Amino acid sequence: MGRSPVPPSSNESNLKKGAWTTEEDQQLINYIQNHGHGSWRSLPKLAGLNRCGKSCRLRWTNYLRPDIKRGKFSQEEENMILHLHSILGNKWSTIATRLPGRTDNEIKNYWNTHMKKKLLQSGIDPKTHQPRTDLFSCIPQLLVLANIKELLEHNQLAQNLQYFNHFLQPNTGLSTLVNRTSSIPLFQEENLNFLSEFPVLEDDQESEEIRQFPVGTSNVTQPLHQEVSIMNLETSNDFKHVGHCQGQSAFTSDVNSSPSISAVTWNPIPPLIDNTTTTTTNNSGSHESGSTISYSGGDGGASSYNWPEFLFEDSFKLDQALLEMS
DNA sequence: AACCGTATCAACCGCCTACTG
DNA sequence: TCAGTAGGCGGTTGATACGGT
Repeated sequence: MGRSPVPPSSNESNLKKGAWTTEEDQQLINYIQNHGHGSWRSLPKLAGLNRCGKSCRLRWTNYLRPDIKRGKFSQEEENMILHLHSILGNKWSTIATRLPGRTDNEIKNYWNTHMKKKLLQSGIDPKTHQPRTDLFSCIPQLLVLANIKELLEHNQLAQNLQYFNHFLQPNTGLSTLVNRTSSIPLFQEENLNFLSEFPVLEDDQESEEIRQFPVGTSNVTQPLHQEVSIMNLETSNDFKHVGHCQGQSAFTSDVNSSPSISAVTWNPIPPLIDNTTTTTTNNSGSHESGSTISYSGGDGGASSYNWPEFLFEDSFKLDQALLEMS
């Protein structure tokens, strides 16, 4: 398919490559403003440029065109790129048509240097836009499990886990949820056999330590070897602070589509980097509009990163379901 | 000040597709 | 139908900027 690459002629091999000078830019601008670009192949000769037509076209479309927007991408543009990429994949030119003033090259660069990284850090595969399932993405979970095991061995969280185990007993809210969801590998009872050696406490046997455990404080960026706030499970209102849940389905073109709760994967361990400062429910349990996650960028101060609403819909629905059950 | 590692992005390369004769 | 061509696209590279030590 397609033509095979044409070897450069002696003339073409003498053509200049690399960065454009301001003089060359001005020559190209002047020519196109006066004559239009016409045939790109013949343009360089007509414009007096020692460049190939392809290079001229690229310089014009990606840099010199007067309608190009410069500067940082706005939040709306980021959201649009994320959404379109989830539908179109790496169709940069198609994505660029929906972002006036932005070139495909610019969007591609922005994706590769900023957005891809952020998705990876939040445990989302930038290709599929779904939670990562490869071994590396499981490392945080494995580390936390190792941490739990270590804590168990030192008997520091024994009582907390007793309480946690209680939650998994039949007819408790969490066990009901477990039965209703299809993919909860870390919460399934067979994976929690190590808990069974602890007797189940009665409700009124909660330790003072459990009662006094601070609820609602969330700081998942702390090192994984610090304590895991399992006791935040104490109330359903705070359930969301312990882990995160993500939709199984790929994003659809319909931003407003709402996957059912059966499509939700509950992941008890927070993402590797997730400075979740968002509050999706207020004290009365009602949903607040707008979902903002702030990420501490590696390149300086914390940068606020707003994700589209549909990224949080499953989480929101799970919160609601838990409220209903409680 | 010098060095080094990382991030950024303009530019290039090779391939593909649409068009034309 | 086919071969040649131009334009376009996505992946990759490399020069430069920047920040940390």
